[in-house]
Amino acid sequence: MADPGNSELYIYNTLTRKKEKFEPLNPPYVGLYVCGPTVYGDAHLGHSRPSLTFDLLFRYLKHLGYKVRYVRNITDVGHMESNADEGEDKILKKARLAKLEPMEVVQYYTNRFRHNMWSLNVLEPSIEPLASGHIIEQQEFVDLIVKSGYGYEVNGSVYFDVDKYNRNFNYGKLSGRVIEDLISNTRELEGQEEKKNPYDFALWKKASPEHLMHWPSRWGEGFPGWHLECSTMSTKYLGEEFDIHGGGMDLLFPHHECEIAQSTAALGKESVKYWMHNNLVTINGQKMGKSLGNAISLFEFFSGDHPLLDKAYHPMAIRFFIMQAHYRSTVDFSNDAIQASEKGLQRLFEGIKTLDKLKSSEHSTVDVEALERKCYDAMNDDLNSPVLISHLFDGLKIINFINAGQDFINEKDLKNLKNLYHDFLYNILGIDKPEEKIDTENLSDRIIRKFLQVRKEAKQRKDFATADLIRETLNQLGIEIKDTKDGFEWKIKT
RNA sequence: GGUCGGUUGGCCGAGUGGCUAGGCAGUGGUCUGCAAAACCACGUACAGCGGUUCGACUCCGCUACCGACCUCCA
Repeated sequence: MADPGNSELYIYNTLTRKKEKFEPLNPPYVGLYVCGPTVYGDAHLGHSRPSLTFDLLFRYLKHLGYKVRYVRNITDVGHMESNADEGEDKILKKARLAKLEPMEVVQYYTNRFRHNMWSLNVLEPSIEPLASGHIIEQQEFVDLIVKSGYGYEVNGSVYFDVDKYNRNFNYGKLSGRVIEDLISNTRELEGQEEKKNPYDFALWKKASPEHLMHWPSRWGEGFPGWHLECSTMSTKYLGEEFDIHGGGMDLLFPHHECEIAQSTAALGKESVKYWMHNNLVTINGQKMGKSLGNAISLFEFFSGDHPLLDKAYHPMAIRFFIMQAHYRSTVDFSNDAIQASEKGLQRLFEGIKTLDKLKSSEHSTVDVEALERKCYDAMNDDLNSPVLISHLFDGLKIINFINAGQDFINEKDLKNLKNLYHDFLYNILGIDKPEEKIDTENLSDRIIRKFLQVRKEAKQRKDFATADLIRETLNQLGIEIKDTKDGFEWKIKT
């Protein structure tokens, strides 16, 4: 194996809009924070994209020898419902509808999310903190911001003073927005009159009397603001400065912009060195989203139980499909596209079976090292999984030529080639080895029945030789056959 | 409306200033009693119009179309 330590990984930093060489702040340690799910409903295919993208990154960093602490939060509190004009808490609304405790809803969907992740072979993060479990820390974070002069309290709510912040720092540096544009574009929402400016955002929000999810604070009963949990929990678990913060592109503004503002205001410095954003999953060219009504949940994909799906898809087909597109490109869902991936993956699996049976020779006529270099180059180029996969397909030709006796491979190269597929397909791309699971009980049953059906047909056309041959063969296998008036019976002889 | 991004062959999807991406489908072939599978081989492409260049799909400009964000979402 080439030494992966020699690899120079480049990743695209949204902050600079350039690919940058990845250099951790404190090698060999890497701190990675990713915005996780809001657990008020089942995850759909779009939600799987950040999980899969940063699972790929997590796996590759570990493969390169880094010691990674991967923190992915669970948002179980505090986000607002889209069309609820009152600004009702999303989780709360769902709870009302279903007459459940809010924490019951959250627990239910958290469990289901974890189940989905397990199906997709997504590695568990090192820490999976809940926003509701860090209320105290979030309040402390608000204190820091207020003390530094960038937060102000009004009627039991605390807001972030964007204008003031922007005078000393740059609000909009990540998303490329300018305050002037925001002024003209901010929609009128209830509660705006409390803020100094419409683009100020809540750090702590006063709970209305009917609000169920609220916590005591020095400002009164309330709940944390929309963006606070990530600033708080990333700081708590990864420190005031850490390496990588990831999430979906749609979180760029305002969520991540506000996170930067909060952390910078509270800590007096930039927290994140590299910002990474995955692109969206589209369906008919449009973003897959709950509110757009075009979402297909992962459970539906795995069961095939959705009008837009031709069939059920194995989680690995989904994973491979996502991996066949670069994380910064959109990937458009269609049955044809996933089925194409599914068949391609099948061919890859067949090739690996062939690889396992390959015999080594004295000398090699193939260049395994070059293939390996190409695979690392692809991954080092901002996690280019589609190009990596194309090299794995190219490698199939090598395998098949050796198998056909047209090329030869020595023992060392053969070992390396096996390692290569093992490392890149299984460990890095995270594709699960296919298990040869056949329902043997059912299968033998079906085979016996089919045999007897053939025998019955043979008897009907007076082909007694064939009929007897079948009976004799089955008898020898310990299966006793009894002809009946209109068919047959059989049992396994004891 | 503002900001940003995209437009690649039948479909999906990479990439590059001159050299085959890859997958699926298709076509031809090998194998096979037939078929299937497997394997081998092979097309078709870079939205339009200008410009820069010896040369552009790749750089620049304009136009058209699509999308994301600006408001909860990954």
